[in-house]
Amino acid sequence: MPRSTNQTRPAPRKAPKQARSLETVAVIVEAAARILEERGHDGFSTNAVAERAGVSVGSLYQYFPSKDALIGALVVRETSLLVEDTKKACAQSTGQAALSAFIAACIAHQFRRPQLARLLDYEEARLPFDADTQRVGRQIHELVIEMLAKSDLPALEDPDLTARETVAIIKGIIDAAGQHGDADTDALAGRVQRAAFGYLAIGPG
Amino acid sequence: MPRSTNQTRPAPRKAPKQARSLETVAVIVEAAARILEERGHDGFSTNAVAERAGVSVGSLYQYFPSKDALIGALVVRETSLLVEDTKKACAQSTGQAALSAFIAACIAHQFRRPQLARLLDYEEARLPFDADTQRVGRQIHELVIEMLAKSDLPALEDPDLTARETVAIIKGIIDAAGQHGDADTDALAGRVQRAAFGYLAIGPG
Amino acid sequence: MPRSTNQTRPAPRKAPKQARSLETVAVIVEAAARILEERGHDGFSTNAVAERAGVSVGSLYQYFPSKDALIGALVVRETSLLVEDTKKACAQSTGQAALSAFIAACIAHQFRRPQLARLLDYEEARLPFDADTQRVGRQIHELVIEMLAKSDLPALEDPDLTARETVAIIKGIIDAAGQHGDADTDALAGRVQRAAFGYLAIGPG
Amino acid sequence: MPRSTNQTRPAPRKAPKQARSLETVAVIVEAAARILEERGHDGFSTNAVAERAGVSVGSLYQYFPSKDALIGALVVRETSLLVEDTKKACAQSTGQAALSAFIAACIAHQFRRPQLARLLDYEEARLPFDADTQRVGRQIHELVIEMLAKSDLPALEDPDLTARETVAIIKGIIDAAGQHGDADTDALAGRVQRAAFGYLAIGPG
DNA sequence: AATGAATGAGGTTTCATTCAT
DNA sequence: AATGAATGAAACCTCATTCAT
Repeated sequence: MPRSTNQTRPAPRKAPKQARSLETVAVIVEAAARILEERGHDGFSTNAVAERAGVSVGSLYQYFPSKDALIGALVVRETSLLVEDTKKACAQSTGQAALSAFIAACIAHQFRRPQLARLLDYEEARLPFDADTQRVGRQIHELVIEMLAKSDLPALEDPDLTARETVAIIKGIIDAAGQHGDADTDALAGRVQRAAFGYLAIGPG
Repeated sequence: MPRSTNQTRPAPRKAPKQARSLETVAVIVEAAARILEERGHDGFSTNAVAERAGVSVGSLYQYFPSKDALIGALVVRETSLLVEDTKKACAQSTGQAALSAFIAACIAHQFRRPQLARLLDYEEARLPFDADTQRVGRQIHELVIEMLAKSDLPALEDPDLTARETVAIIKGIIDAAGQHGDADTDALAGRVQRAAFGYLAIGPG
Repeated sequence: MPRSTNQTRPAPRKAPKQARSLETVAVIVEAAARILEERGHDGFSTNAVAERAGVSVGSLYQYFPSKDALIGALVVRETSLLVEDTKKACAQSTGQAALSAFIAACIAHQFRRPQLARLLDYEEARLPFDADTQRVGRQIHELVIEMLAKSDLPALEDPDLTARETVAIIKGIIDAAGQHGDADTDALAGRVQRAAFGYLAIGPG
Repeated sequence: MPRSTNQTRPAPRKAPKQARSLETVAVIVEAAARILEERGHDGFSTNAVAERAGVSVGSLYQYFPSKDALIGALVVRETSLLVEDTKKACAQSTGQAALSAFIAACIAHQFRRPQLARLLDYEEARLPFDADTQRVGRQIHELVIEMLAKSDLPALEDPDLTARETVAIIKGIIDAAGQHGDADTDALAGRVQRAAFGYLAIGPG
C-alpha cells in the first residue's frame, strides 16, 4: 500500500502534487547515489535503489523509464552543481583567474563525494545518454572553451581539442588525488595549475 | 547480472602442461580482449568469451578460476607490454629523455587498442587483484619514481605522490585523445610533455 | 552439480504481506516436497521446484534466499506436525504412555510420506541450519527428555544421551519398515515398543 | 569402456600388471573414501578423487565405468570387512553370543571411520546398485537371519523382517553415538544389546 | 594403459522490468 | 499514483564423461 493515500486535496490541487513528485524524484536520485557509492556499478540495482529510497520499484519506474535513465539523472544532478560553479568561474575577467577558479571548483566537486564522482565519470563515458544529459555534460566543455578564449591566454589553433584535454588533465590529477585520499586541497590546486598552465604553455606566474 | 565473487586469483588455475593448453589460454585471453572492446564491461560474459574463442565454457574455467581472474590475466597481458617499454624508457640517461620516452610508450600503448586500454584502466581500479597482478600494475609506478629521481630533474618532496599524479596526467590526456579519435601522435606527445613538465615545474626546453 | 553455499538462512527472505504471497510460499514448499520424493536429493533442483509449483524461479528466490533455505523450510513444515503430536504425547501422565503415544506419532508421521521423511532426515543431518530451524529439530529431543523423566521410568544417568538413542532406535526401525513397505502399523508399534522399552530397561509390561 | 578389458592371460607375464592394476584400484577407492569423508556427498567429484589418488580422470574411468560404480566399489570395500567379522560372529554357538559379537563388530566398524560409514549408508540406500554390490549388502542380512535361527532364540514368524529391523536398531543407535562423538564403546555395546534383545523379546541376561 | 584437455548440459542465483491490485 | 509480487532471460560456474595423443 502507498505511503499515504493521497485522495482529497482541493484548491491548490496540483502544486502540492508536483512538489511531492519532485521530492520523490530527489529521494530516489539520492538513494541511487548512495547505492552506487556503497556497492559500485555491479552492485547497483533498481530494486536496491527503490528499497533504499523507501519507495516501491513500481514508483521508481514511474519516474525513470529505465535504469540508465536513473543513472543519467544522477549524472545531471551531480554535474549541475559543477556547471553552476563553472559559470561563476567563467565570469572572472582573466583567463588565468577563470581557470584557477574552475580548478578550485573541480576540486571541491571531487572532494564532496570522491567515489561517486569517479564512478559517474565512468558511467558518463559508458552510457549513450539522451540529449538532455549530454547537454549538461557539454556545458562545461563550452564554458572551458570560453575561458580559454579570454584575451590574456594565447590564441588556440584547436579550442575544442584544447578544452577537452585541459579538462582531462584536471580531472586526471584530481581523481588520482581523490582515490588516494589526499586531503590538502590547496597544495593540490597548485599542482593542478602547474600541469594545466604548462599544457597551455603559460609560463608560471 | 550475477555478481562475481571478487576474491580473485587471476593466476591461471592450472599450469598448462601441453602445447595445446598454452595456445588455448592465449586464444581465450585474446577473445576476452575482443569481447571487452566490442561489448564493454556489461556485455562481457564468460559464455561470450568462450564462444568467441571457439572453446567451451568449461575450458575457460579450466584455466581461469573466475571471470575476474580472466580479466586479471588480460590486464597483465596488456600491461606487460607497456612495462617492457617503460623499462627501456627508464634506461635513458636523463630524466627528461626518460619521461619523453615513457610518454611515447604510453601513446603507442593507448593507440594500439584505445577502447581496450580505457576499459582495462577501469577494471584495474575496480578489481581487488591478487599480489601478482597488482605487482605488474605497480611496476610502472616504481619505474616512474626512478625516472623522476634522475639528477636532471628537481628533487621531490613526495616522489610517490608525484609519480602517481604524473601518470594520471599522462593517461588523462592520452585517454581523452584516444576516445576522441585523434590520430596525430607526434603533436599529442608534445602536448603531453608540456603538461607533464609543467606539472613537474620543468621549464619548457 | 554446482555447490550451494551452505550458509543457510532458511527463514523466508521476505515476510509475505499479501494473501497471494502466503499461498505462493505454501505452493512452493509443497512442490519442493514432491520433487524431493520423486527425484531424490540429486534430482532436486530449484528450477524443477519452480516449474512444479507453477511459478517462476524468480518467485522462488523472492521467498527463499537459497536452495538450502527452501529445504530448511520444508524440514520445518514437516517436523512441525510431528512436534505437535509429540507435545500431545508428552502430556500423558505416565512415561510409558507418553512414549507409546510418541511412537505412534512417529509411525503416523513416517507413513504419511515415507520417502519424504527419510530424505529429510538426511538433509537435516547434512545442513548447517540456522537457529530457528535447529530449534524445531531440538524440540522433539527436549520433549523426549521430558517423557523419560516421568516418575514411572527409571532415573537416568545421562538423559541427553538416552533421549538421543531412544529416538534413533525408534526412527531406525520405522524407517526400515517404511522403506520396505510394511503396512501393519499396529504390529510395528509393538515391535518398536519392545526395542525402546528394552533399551530403557523397562520390563515388558 | 568396461571395468577391465580382461582378454589375454598367458603365464607369468601378467602378474605384475594385475598387481599394478589392483593397487591402482585400491588407491582410487581409498581416495574416494577420503574425499567423501572430507567433502560429503555434494563435494564428491570424480575429478577430485582422481587428483587425490594421483591418477588421471581417464585412468579412473578405465577402472570404474561411472561415478556410481566407484561409490559402489567403496561400499563393497567397506562392507566386506564387516561381512568377514559378521561371519565370525555367526560361528558362535549360541544366538545371543553371535548377536553380541555382531554388535561388537558393528561398533568397531562404525568407529573406524564414522563419517564414511554414515555417508555410505545413505549412498547404499540411494543407489540402484548392480548385482555384485547388492549381494555384499545382502550377505549381512542373510547372516543375521542365520544367527536369529539359532536354537537359544525364540522362533520367528517372519525372519526376514526381524533381521532387517534388528540391523536397523543396531545401526540406528551406533550411528547416533558415532555422530555425537561418544567414545565409550563398551557401554555402547551394552545399550545396543538391551535394545536388540528387548526387540527380540529376550529377557535381560 | 595412461593422460588430461575439452566438452556442454545443467545447476544456482540475480535483476531489470511489468502489471494486477 | 503507488505497490510489490511475479517474471524469465541470462549470468556464472561445475563436473561427469569422452577421446586425441
